[in-house]
Amino acid sequence: MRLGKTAAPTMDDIAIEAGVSQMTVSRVMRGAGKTSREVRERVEQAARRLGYVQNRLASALREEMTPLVAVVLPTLGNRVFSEVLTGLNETLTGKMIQPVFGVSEYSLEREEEIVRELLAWRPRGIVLPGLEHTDATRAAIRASGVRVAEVMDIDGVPMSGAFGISQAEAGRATARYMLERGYRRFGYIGSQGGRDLRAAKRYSGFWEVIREAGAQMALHQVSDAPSSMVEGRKMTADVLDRSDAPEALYYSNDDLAAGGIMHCLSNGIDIPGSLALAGFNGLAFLEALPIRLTTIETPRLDMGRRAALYVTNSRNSQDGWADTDVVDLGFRLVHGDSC
Amino acid sequence: MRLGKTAAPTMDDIAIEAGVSQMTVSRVMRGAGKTSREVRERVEQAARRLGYVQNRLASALREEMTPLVAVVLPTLGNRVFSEVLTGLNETLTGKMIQPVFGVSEYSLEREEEIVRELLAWRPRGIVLPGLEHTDATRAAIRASGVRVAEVMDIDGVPMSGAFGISQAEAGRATARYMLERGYRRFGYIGSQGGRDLRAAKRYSGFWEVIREAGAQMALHQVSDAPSSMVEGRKMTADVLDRSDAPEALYYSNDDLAAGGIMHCLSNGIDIPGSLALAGFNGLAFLEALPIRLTTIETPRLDMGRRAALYVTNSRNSQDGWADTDVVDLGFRLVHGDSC
DNA sequence: CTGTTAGCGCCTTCAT
DNA sequence: ATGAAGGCGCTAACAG
Repeated sequence: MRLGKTAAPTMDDIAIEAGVSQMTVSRVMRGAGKTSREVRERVEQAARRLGYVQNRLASALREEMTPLVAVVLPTLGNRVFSEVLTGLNETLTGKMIQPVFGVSEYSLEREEEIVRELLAWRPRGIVLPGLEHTDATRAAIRASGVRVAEVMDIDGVPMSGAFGISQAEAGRATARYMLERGYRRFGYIGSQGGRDLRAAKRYSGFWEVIREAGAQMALHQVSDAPSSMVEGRKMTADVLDRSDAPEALYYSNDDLAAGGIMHCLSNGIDIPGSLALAGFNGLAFLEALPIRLTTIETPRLDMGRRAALYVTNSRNSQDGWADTDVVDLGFRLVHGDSC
Repeated sequence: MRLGKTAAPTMDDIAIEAGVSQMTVSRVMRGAGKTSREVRERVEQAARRLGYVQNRLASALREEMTPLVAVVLPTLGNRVFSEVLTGLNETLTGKMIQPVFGVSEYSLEREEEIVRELLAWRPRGIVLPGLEHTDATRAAIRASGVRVAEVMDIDGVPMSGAFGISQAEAGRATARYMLERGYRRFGYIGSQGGRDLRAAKRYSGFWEVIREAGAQMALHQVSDAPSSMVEGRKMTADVLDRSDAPEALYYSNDDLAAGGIMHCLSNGIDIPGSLALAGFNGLAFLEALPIRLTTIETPRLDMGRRAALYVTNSRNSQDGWADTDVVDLGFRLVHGDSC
């Protein structure tokens, strides 16, 4: 027996207590190999009596495969990523795998640091937001040999597996829809100071279609703040104050757009008569609003689930990285009352 | 050199490459002990050349203190807990400590399992939501000797450190305020099927004051669904359909209450003339709504930060557990237009 | 300033 | 069905 009072009991302690070898304890605890019923019970009792808890640092160090998956998130302040994380956590938990995460705050440099730190835990896989990363990030991941999944976006070249939607196409679809409804004079409202690369792609797609239709992009306003309803309301108010205010606003996401709706409700501005709005994400709370926002619904839980399965499958991909899978999870344009 | 192509390089590999002992590599990598400038550079170059990444499983196993803190969250679907997690992550990241989390779905039994799994990682501390846990959960934590912090609530007996607010008092404060405004016929709307123990405490406090004032608690409706604006809107609609509809509704949180506001806005129900509402949390998005909800603002980021500092401080608490700290982080009643 | 020795707790491999 | 030996990669504690 050890001396330190708080030192957790080890398999050796149990072995002595149960009068068997440490190896037998290991076998019993994992349910591996053959063990006699009688020995098993003795060991289990001893373990319970001593309050034994496996040390996963030790087992993970010894085994080939670590029961860890690393996850990088741009922020925790946006439901979208909580939902991706929920999907990931759900399916990892089912496989007895622990997620470890880091928050990049939409910075690729920060992401690089985080990736390095997370790789030190020898995860079996890593999940990244988007397809854009620094060369060093890619190099570190390649060198480590862990499986990678990139979520949210499929417009670009993935390192290995990508599970998301075409952000540019989402922007195009929104533009086409708004053009069909007869709007000609558009504005764009975004946030995160352009650091949200997926939002930028949506805007590109949107603008491309608007331009080709010969319609007008009157305004492109991107604040530096994180996206939120409050920010969206404020920005909408500013934009509508201008003499050249557009007749339709495309927002980089639902939170901003919902803020816009709130501004209109508060100020008696007719939607979509005086102002048409469109968002992105298809967050659940939109259904509670007095005016339904036209938006694009994305499968966020699925992105998490698919990514978790992908990095977790033992399907060999060590050599060659030939198995590049791009999975378009698709989106759905939700036709609301806002345009 | 090793053979496996994907096997990550170890300190031994670098040692050979740099022509020094493995111990020297260890010293250089940690910046510990004395190393000559020249050797340091050789080692650092070799490390960079081979793409060395420290193996934290190994270092954590060897050292006394693990750079991990375990966190249990009731759900990721509620901003409140994302914010607590943000506060935690923020301050842990600064100390090079990695959070590992599990989601309990508001179940104490699930929490017990999660705690057991998380303790296997030998974290230096664990953060739990609320003060209610199974005996087994408490026993496992005590036996492990890790530091514990309980967040959100301070109404009860904490295991060691508690960082939160008095939930009952929050309920009382809301009741007092509504009584002052002249309301006499109340209703309560909650969710999570009563599994949210903090919400239950708020309701108790609320009801206590209402009863003592001789006012009426006409209705107590708790749905089984997770809390959301949509659910709040639906429940509010149901409640107002009844012949005995109350004049004022206390919601278990802002999401539900905001749903109530949306119902009223959509149906031309005067707030607070025909219906008064109060929520809880003080979420930022409330400021964007056309009608300001009266609510209680809570310091969620701080709860996370304080908890992180607490479980992370090396201040000895191994023996005796005498250092029970209860920190009331306080709340603020936000006087809106909804009552 | 650098190297050697030992061992963290567990699991793989090979005996028996 | 069980045990003994060895080592995963790293760092503490001593040499030198």
